[in-house]
Amino acid sequence: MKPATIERLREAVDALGYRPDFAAQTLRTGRSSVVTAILPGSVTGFPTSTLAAAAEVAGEAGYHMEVAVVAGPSTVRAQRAAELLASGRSEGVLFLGDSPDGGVPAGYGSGAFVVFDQFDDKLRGVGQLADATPVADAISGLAEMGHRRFLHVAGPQDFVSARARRETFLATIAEHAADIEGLESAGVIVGDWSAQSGYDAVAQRQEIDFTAIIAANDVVATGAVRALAERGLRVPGDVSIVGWEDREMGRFMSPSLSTVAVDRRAQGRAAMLRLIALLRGEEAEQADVPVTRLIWRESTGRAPKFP
Amino acid sequence: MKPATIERLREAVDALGYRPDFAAQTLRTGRSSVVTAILPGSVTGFPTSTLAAAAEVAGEAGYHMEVAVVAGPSTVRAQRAAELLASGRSEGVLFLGDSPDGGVPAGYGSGAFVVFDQFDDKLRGVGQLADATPVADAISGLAEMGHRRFLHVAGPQDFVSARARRETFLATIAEHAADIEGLESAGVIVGDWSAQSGYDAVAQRQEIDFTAIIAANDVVATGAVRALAERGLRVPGDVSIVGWEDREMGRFMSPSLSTVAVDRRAQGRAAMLRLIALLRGEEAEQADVPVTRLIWRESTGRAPKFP
DNA sequence: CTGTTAGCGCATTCAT
DNA sequence: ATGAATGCGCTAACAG
Repeated sequence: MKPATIERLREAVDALGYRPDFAAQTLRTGRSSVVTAILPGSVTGFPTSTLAAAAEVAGEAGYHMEVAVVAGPSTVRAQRAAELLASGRSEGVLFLGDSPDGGVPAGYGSGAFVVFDQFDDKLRGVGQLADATPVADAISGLAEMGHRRFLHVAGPQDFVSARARRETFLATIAEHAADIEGLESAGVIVGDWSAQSGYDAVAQRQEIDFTAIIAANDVVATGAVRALAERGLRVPGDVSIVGWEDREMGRFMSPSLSTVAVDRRAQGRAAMLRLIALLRGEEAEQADVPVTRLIWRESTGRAPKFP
Repeated sequence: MKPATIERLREAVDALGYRPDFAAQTLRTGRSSVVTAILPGSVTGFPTSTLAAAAEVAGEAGYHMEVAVVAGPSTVRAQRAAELLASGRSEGVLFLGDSPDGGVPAGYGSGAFVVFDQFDDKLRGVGQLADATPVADAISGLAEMGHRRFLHVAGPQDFVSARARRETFLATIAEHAADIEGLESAGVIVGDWSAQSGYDAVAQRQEIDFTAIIAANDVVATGAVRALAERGLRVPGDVSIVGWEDREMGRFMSPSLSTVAVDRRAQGRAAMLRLIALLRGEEAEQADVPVTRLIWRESTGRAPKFP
């Protein structure tokens, strides 16, 4: 265009206060520039920072992120996602909160979707979001401190992340058992992420026949610590415990919780980047910054009766 | 319409798989059916359940809730809100995360907005969302247990809720001072909602010249408890402490935290109901269910040296 | 009560 | 390099 024309245009824009109309654009192009984050009706613990990071990435890519709260089982959420995509309201869906095992049924029209903490094709990305390797590190570290019998209080097994941690727990125990005399699992108790589940796991146990607990998260760990105290056991004097999440309160509790810090923002960013890459038919760039980090604090120490 | 026509129509809908097109609807009517929740760039503690409840209410009212993360000072967020409303992208804006004191500048076109935890006209709704009366109840209860000198570790004073609690703290102390010999404030320390701020408030104090702490929230309270322990003081033996929020970890900590439970979902619901009422030009229904509730647990007890 | 019609503001194609 | 013309799918207003 001629510079003169471009200037004339700019003037007109200024004079009339012109702004492109999203609705007309959408109608004409057939692309809504909307992506939808679907949250289960029962959300409680899902971190806002993850959601916010996803929204931020969406915004930077020119998309608007809508939040839809859908109650009921995961099949209903899948249904809703299919509707959103088929109706053209939304170009892509991000499933948050939990990751149903069965995956997502077909029939998604032209849209794309990503299940948070679970990447479907070729399982790429699992290494980022559902990474459970810190569990292995925790067990190794505790073994060095003399611990031999480990209890795992797991999260609900329909969460990919909870499943990954449980599997890593069992695999790591099995691996070390070959090398280290007497190292074994004292069992896996499946809880529901709640402090109560950690409390119950310890309180209802006949005998405390372990010296270390790998808890599903810091909240569960807190429940377990309390139950141990009520049985007259000290942390870490008698039992060591490792949580997950690095909650602020865990840093200041007594004892402060050893835990796995998780970069929530990085998780949200990665998930949305993946969705947007899918929408554009590009390859998602794999961030190589680890999103988890094991932190040793006061709740872990030498196993009792260790020379 | 004739039942015959209605049937003929239904058949056609089924046959063609007709679904109304949102974009066309928006273009034609000029109403986007979108409301936007604006989150500051630095969100950390804002509860997802509040956001989810707001989204749920929006959905039920036929609106789509979008999330926009806007970094920078509150003026920038206000600017962005103005753009969203002026461009017609969004019909209403809900400011979340913090509530800048200065309020929101004019120039909002035809849109409506609601600042979370702060209702502007006639100050209705403040009673619901920024209600600080539990602080008064806590002080009264502690006074009955013999406490006379109270410290308040407050939240940042650009949060309406933090300001309301501070003011209620001072007012309640003044009120009781008239009746009860020796009852007084040991001071207000303004923090930033962090555990560190609670820790510092106690750790940096020359002398522990109080027997009760009203903390901005449970996280702050946790920091304060830790600092007290490090000074060799027991909770509640030497100092009683009350938090705010009823975090799950606080229920299982030792000592478990006395606190003010807040119905996060109710807060999100109320805020969005208000926004939607504004959009429709109706009066918002005032829910009369209280959103806060004082809970006494182990972190509070009789003042030391009380007969 | 039903059938017809005219734009909403844009992107795209075809003429200049 | 610019201008003019055609729908996208709907709603509202009107005609039958």
